Amino acid sequence: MLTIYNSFSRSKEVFRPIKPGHVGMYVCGMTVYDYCHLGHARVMVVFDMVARWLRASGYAVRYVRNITDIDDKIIRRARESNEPIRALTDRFIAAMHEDADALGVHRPDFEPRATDCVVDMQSLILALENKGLAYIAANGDVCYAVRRFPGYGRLSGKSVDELRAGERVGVVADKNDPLDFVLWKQARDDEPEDAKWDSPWGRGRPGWHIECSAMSSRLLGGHFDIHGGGQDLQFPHHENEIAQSEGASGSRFVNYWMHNGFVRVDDEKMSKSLGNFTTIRDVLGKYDPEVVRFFILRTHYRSPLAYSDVHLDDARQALTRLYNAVRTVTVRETPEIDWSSNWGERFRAAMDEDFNTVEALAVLFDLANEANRGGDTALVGQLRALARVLGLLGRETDAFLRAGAGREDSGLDVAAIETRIAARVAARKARNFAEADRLRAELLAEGIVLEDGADGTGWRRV
RNA sequence: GGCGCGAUAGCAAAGCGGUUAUGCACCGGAUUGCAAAUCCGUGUAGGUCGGUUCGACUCCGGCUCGCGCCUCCA
Repeated sequence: MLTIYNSFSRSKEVFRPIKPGHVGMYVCGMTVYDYCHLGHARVMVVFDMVARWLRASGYAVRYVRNITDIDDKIIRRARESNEPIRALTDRFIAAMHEDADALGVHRPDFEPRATDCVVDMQSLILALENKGLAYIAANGDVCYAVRRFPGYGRLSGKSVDELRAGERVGVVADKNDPLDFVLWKQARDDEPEDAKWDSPWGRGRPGWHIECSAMSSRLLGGHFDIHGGGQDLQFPHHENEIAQSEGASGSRFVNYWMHNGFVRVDDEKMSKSLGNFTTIRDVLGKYDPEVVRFFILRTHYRSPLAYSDVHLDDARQALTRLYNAVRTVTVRETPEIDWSSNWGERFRAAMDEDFNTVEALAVLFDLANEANRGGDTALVGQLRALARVLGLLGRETDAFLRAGAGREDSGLDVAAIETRIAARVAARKARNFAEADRLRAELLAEGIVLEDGADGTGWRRV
């Protein structure tokens, strides 16, 4: 029985899908004007894990993660690099896919691009106009009249009056109320033509919030099970989505709202605006992508995740322990999971408790210890099988242990290593330990650790 | 100012009203030519002050500190 912490009710709830056996899930994806950073990595990995667990639990999942490919920053970037918007966004979408693939993130079933769904957004805005929830502001923008939607603020636990009281500078005089947000933005003369669409309200482009309401209902219907995203989207983005979707339909939009915690650097949120971000590709230059995935999954998805090299090093050591434990079973030999075993039951109980990957990993480490003791050889296979549910231990042990730090792998001459290992084996056989130790130290200086086992000498990277 | 979250051993991080979390690091021992890997053993953790209770890290309240949202942000 799966329990999910629902941000809307601020409590854990037993998961009951709208349609038995099926789950519709929508996650707010990236605005593609730059490379993804670790904050983006976390959303992708977390909801990939959620989709995987739902599928492992027997649900048919329809997973949608949108792409925002039109907004102010994109327009600015395209202008700076002097290229069409589509060229810029295509480039960063490809980069995002590269990063996601490296992290073992399965592609969502649908990745709608905002610019391909402008018609859906327009019809939603028309519906809001008909309900009297939208109005045309003094500057020609179409805005949402927040105060006309009674439930506004429920998701984020804010009241419109509190929001008003704490309001800061930058009030747009054209709006009827500072809280109102833009549904359709009037085109400006200095904006490029590929940022403009015809509409009943004149040439222009959609506001940010309307995208997700339109794309989610297009692909999942007006009422679906799970909506996810980073915690920073809870307000105002998700609040606005509810106002739009429920305002237009008059009925329930989403049953379970899930928000993942931030990645932090020195006790501060990692973000573009603070400039303290590290891109995924930067990290992958130093660390194996699976280490990064493990690092993310090792903290509960709602908790803050502190990023630093020390933490990544720690994660790498821990993952190495798991890989060492499973070296006797190849990927091909990985069996089906025995869910009725003690291990399977513990793992399932952990994951069913609001996707507690931390506890699930603790089960894996317990299992690794038991397997290492060698009593039951079948345990190794179970370890691989269970880890695979989290997208881990999917490679051969040597492939992991011998992999370079990241993509910018220094050219390692495996043949040369093996030659020197052979020389050392000969030296050991001749009981010339001084020479053997010298060769071992030499390799260690190059980052290669040797391990003498019963069946010969193996090697791995430090 | 409003709303919310958090404070766990050297570091990281979970569950739990009473019984070993887990990982990394450290220290003993086994194994090894020596190592590595692995196994065995070793930790009187729970910000602070009160309350509830037979019993609280776990529930309640105050305080202190940290973080987040209220502005684009995953």
